[in-house]
Amino acid sequence: MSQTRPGKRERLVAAAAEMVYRQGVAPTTLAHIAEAADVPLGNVYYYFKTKEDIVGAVVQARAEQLEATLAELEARHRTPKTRLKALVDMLADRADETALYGCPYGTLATELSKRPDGTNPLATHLMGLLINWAERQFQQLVRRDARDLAIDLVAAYEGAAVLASTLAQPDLMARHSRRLRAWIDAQPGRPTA
Amino acid sequence: MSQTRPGKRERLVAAAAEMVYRQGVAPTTLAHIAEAADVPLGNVYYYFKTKEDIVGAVVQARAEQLEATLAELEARHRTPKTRLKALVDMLADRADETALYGCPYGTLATELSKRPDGTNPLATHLMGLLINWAERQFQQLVRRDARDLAIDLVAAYEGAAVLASTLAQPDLMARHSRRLRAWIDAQPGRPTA
Amino acid sequence: MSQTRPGKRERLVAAAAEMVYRQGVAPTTLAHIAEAADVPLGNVYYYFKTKEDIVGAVVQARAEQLEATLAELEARHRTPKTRLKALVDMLADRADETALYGCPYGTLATELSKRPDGTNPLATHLMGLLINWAERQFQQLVRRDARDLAIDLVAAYEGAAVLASTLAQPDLMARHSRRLRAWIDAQPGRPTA
Amino acid sequence: MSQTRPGKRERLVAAAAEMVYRQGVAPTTLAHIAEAADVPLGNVYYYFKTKEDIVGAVVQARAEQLEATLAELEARHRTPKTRLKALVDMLADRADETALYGCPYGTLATELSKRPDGTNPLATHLMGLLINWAERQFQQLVRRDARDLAIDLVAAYEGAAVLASTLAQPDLMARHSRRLRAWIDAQPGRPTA
DNA sequence: CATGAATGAGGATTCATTCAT
DNA sequence: TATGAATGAATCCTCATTCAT
Repeated sequence: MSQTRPGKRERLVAAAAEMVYRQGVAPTTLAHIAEAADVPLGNVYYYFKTKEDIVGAVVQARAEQLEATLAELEARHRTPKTRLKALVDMLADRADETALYGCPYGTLATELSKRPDGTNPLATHLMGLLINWAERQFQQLVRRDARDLAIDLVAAYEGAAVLASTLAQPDLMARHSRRLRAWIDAQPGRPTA
Repeated sequence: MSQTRPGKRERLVAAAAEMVYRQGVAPTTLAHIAEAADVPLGNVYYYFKTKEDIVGAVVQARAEQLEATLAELEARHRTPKTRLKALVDMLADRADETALYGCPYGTLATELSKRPDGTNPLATHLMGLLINWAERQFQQLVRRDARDLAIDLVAAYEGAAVLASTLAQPDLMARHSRRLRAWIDAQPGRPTA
Repeated sequence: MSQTRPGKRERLVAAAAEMVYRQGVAPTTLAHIAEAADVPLGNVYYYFKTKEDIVGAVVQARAEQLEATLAELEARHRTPKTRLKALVDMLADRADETALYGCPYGTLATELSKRPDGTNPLATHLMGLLINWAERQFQQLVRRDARDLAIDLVAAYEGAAVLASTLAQPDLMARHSRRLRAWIDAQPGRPTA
Repeated sequence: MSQTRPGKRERLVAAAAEMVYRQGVAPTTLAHIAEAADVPLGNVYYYFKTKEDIVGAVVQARAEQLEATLAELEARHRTPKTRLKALVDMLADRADETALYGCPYGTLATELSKRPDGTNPLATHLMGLLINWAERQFQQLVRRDARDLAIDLVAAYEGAAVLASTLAQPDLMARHSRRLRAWIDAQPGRPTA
């Protein structure tokens, strides 16, 4: 209809998310983000009042993207175990990027939790999405310790991502995903359905 | 002869290490470090040419501290399994700090690997110490897959630390350490000694 | 025919006048004014070419309001002395606001006279209204020094307002108004009418 | 000895005071101050953490200057009345500047009291100096209403300054000072000494 | 070696003003 | 006329780094 050239805000968030993933929050400058999004620096402030706001939008974007992904996994696969394995596969598919910059959720959450301001809840929310989703899968396997299993799963992935990026070894992700698949298969629980 | 007042450099590195652990590398300023170490700002440059140098010294300090710790574990405990369990216990003892700032090695290494400059080898070195030590323990258990086991162990810890700090849940570390102890105990290998 | 939605310009000027009174010209932003007047920012420029124009309109509004007030005083009261005392009373009635933000004419005029641009005549005009009116009253008392008396009166009020706001003491206005009333009563002149 | 090229901080404050007097606080930019003081902009922040700090220093400088002036008046003149008249003379001597920029204390205090931050006490302090000094003089005249008389005197001066600058009439100060001198002479009190 | 001070290149943020529709 | 969005020049402020003594 009228208004803004579409996607400007989206482009800013996307650019910010990418740069934050690659270099971290602190070294990412608004001028850089603006340039990457092809938006004049001054205009950035029409969409976001402060840098912190952009960071918040980045976290939210990551969260939504993660939610969408998980929803799709849930729709595409019928049983909890296949879903969990599909998740593991999906994460392993990003091995190359992971070896370069770590887990996009984990490294962001880690940096956020070191901040003095109240950004921590955002970090918690982000990781919570992943854990809660996994937990629901384990619940469908009728496991009493569903939460713990979910945490174990996510922790295993995050740990692998830390090592993959730290050691710069993409292969590490593949081996880990195999191990996790086997572990999932070995779970005793049975689907309720 | 003209001897530098002892500890000055050490104080700087210690202060820097602590601040870097708590806030990350980027938000930590030289002025802040100098103040915390009670060293005049101008004097910092007598000991370190650049901020990057201080960061390097911090990594090295962490590395030496880790090496010393591992050496002591090795000296105090006779069998690989008790050593590995002692390591796990030690890490779990820092649960409260870990829930606040994550793993001192992992978060530092993660931030370093995102840097464009050549700091990455430092990160690799740091995590390598831990992994190599664990690997040697598994080798003494005569395990062919010693390296993989070591990586699994360290990854498990790093993942737990990421979640503990992200979710701000210290307890998570305790549960994880129990799980890891059990896993170590369950390892089939036998010590060569 | 296409008539502007009524009051829009007035709302802008009113909002601007209020904000300028409370915070001063410089710290008052157009965006803020527009928001307070519930007018889209872009639209402001249909009514005023520049911020300076709005300030001019504010001064004019203050001037008109002052003229109206003085006219009413003149209509309501028959003798110069009662008129002058009514003026003093009226100003004293605003003691609370005055203690917070000073005299709405004086502080505005003061800020304007510091500006490099040619806003100064506006300031002169504003204060002139008050002085001229008082002067006319004293002229009706057949005082040769009517102008000086008028200036003394207005100066006394402005000075009181400066102190009231600076010291944050509303009471100061009341005491001063009593003093001025007495001074007016003590004036020797007699009305010509 | 060593250290800074002397007076740098003083030069900054002096430049700031002058510019603040001429244009007001808000329009005075740190870059301008720095330039006027011949100090690199970045260096300003070595002496003052924020712009507000500089403003604070300006107020304090004005306060100290006022205190010194008053102390000198007190030393040079023996009786309260001659002191008060000397004060009035001194203020009238600045008629030309006053007609351009108003009273250096009053306009500053007025602008400060409009600020939302806690700068108001500074304004109160500044005007308090003048009032308290005058009050002490009237006390020596054994006047019960010394405080009120002091306030009347200062208010009279501030009001005159407002009009002089607003109307751009330096002469106004001279006439007012004559009036005030006469008023002081007419005071009934007798010095205790 | 020590140190307070200096420097200047950014970096975040604001805001009057303009533009496209 | 109306309006959301755009623009870019300032402004305040930070900080690694250097310098003079």
